[in-house]
Amino acid sequence: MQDRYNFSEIEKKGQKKWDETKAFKVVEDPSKDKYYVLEMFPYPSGKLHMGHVRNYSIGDVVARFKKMNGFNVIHPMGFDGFGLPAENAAIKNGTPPAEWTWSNIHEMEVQLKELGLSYDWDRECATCHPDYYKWMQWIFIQFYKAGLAYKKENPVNWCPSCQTVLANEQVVDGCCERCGSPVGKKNLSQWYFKITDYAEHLLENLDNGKLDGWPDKVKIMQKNWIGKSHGAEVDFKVKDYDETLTVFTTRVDTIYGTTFMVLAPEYPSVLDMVKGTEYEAPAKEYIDKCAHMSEIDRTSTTNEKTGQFIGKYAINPFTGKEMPIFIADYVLMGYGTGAVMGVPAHDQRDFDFATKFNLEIIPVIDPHDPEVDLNNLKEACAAEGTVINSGEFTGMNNKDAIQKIAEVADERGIGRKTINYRLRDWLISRQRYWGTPIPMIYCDHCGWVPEKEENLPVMLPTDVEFTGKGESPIVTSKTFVDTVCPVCGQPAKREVDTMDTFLDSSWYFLRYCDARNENEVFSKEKADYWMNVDQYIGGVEHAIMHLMYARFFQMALHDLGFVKDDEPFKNLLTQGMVIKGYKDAEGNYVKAKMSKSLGNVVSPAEIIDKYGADTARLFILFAAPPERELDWSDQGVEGCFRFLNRIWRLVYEFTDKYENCPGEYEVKNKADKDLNRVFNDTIRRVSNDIDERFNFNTAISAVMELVNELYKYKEGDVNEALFSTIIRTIIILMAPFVPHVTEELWADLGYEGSVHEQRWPSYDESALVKDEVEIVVQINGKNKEKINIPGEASRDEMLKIAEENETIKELTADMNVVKVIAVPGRLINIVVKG
RNA sequence: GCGCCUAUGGUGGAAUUGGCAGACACGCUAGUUUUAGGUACUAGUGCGAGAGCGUGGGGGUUCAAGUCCCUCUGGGCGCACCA
Repeated sequence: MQDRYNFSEIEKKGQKKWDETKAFKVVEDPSKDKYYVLEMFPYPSGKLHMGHVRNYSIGDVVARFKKMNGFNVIHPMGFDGFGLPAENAAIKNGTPPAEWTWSNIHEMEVQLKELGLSYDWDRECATCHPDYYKWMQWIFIQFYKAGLAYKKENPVNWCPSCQTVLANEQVVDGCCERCGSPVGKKNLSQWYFKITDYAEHLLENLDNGKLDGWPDKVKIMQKNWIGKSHGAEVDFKVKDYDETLTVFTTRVDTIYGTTFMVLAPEYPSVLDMVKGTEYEAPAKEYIDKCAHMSEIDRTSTTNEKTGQFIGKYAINPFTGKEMPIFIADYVLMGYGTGAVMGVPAHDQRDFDFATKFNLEIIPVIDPHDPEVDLNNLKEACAAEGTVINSGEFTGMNNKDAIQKIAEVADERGIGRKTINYRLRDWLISRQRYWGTPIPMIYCDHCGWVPEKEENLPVMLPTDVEFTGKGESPIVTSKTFVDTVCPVCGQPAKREVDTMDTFLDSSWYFLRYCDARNENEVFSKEKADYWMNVDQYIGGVEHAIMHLMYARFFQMALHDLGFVKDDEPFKNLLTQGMVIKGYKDAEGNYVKAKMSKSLGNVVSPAEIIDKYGADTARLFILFAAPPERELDWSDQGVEGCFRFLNRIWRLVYEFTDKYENCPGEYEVKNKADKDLNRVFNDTIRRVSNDIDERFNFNTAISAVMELVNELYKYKEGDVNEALFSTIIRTIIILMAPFVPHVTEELWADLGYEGSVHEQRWPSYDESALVKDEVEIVVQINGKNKEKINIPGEASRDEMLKIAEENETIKELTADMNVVKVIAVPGRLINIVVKG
């Protein structure tokens, strides 16, 4: 054994061994319980960052720990290979996206291996590989056949910089989620997935216990995103015009207070209604203005309302009252019906609009609040109360009125109760090259038809030009577009759009179950064995998009009979960000996300170089619990490196001085007994901390404490069998965290095989009992004295010892003892008076 | 604006069920050893001279509160003209 901890040599050796022996290859084994550990696969940018290291280190601990506990562990890794950066690289340097991506993937494979992660590399998938996207296309076709995919012309979010459309979820603060450019609107015919069909199912599973292993935060975010709201629709006839306008409202109790109606500028019949009237020109102008506004302008929070009267009046079906109809951009075509009844007295937006256009304000709910003057409202009053000015409903509680008015509307055929969702269908077409081609063909005779399944994959063409301008590069291909109709055999044209890359990542966990299957997307038998994912780990930034899309895929595939469960991920861990403090211009210490512009980036490669992968992993797991932010500290890293050296020296000294005799040992004296207790307690703590709490930081600190104890112990008489057993166990306990150094020490101690194939140790409950425990005696809750009592003393025995204590006697001498509380093994609290 | 999370020494954090606040680590101080130096080892380290005081501020429940309840403040995240 070397006297120095030579991490770089050891790590290379370990990785070589695991690679050659395929140490982490798994196959289905029905005799064993399976465990599926999954970390979100990376986009192959070419370089791992600390966030990856954290994500994958957490997963690796879980995978190795579960394996040592006898589970058949599947722990796969792959790459989310499609996406815009590859195309940008092509535009910039002329490197074909495939070449750029594959070279990055190979680089990252090396980096992942350098971290010593226990992946079954035989299951590796890259979404940009034809063997993968073939099945992506196959799934698309199944969805299409099931009516879950459709094409529709719609105004869509358009990113002028990426030259492509964006899903609703990909617009952040009115800007492109990827590049940050302001998003505009464009009318395009695009493919959609009917995720709204699953709105209720997606919502229901958030609450029915299936996702108990998910953080509440993520569930709440998804719930808000789906945005279910109960309300009613009411039909308004247009005066002197053959049209019925249906509004959606959650406050049908305020219908008697309606004084105007507002339609979204894109509302289909607006142009017909103004045709040939004096309102045609101004209405068109207003619509045009809205169409050219970017998302950011349109949703800007300067609440100045705009709108345009269209010269028509709607008739309130309850009151018969005629109300002017406006178009205004604060009404959204995509939510509800695109038509809103204006109730200025009880809705702030309507109030602002009415104030601006000088419209009538009729209060219809009395909140019984002395501070609200209903006849002179300064702002809308959204409070609950009694219904007034509302005909037959006057006097009702407004909550009851919501129900009653909807029922009456239904009876009279002028309305109905409905449910609305904020969630919209998923726009999946992208006008880009580097993605999965949508396997659809347009035939003049047959319309849109899917490519024949036996012709999959529809390969991405390589004869394309990357100019960064105009349409998708695919249209420059001379070989791609023209084809024949799979139905009638006539000349036809292929869809040139590719799929949103979020589709690729919505089912990769299923493909891992049977990654090399050439005949099926995956075998149902294998997927049924491995699924669902027992532990999924990744960044919280995927809380909505990726995690909801993946759930939708699983549900759809479940309904189509391909998978057994309707949820893919049983437990979810969202790890915190890795941040690093830096000095700002004024010299203040500021915490911030690692970023190039701030110059506070620490690269995994430099840490691995200097201290090794084991130290990097240990620090990242020790510095904070996984869900929290992790503040990078170079000194902290050094501390972890020191700890590994401390273990190394312990073993080195031991092999030099003592005999290696693990197994049965005899507890000979008090020092042995104390050490044995700490030892067994460490096994208990580490096991609990990993398994039940994922608190790796405290698991590691428990081992640190044991190591500190050993350092003290070895200064006295050493019980070689006990010492030997403890050293052996420490190596095993640390193996999931620092796989290389433990593997080396395992061999240095003369043990056979791999430390990673050892059974996780169990502890001896009886060894945990203390002969003597120190308890606190409090008087009126204040600590006054510490006394030692036998470990198994009963309540009464404990009280007796306390009563005999001189200090306590003195302190309670002239006092009237009201009550005594005794918690065995912890404390005594004497409550006194006077 | 609405919703959620969070606040503990000089720093990262610990305290699993309400029961000794500050485990473990970093940093710092002193010492020992070796050395050219780093390293390693030992001791100390919440504040306060002290009685005491201490988990963002204020209030409450309890024998007992970092932990439960109310309220305010700071920080973070999500959604945001969703009718």
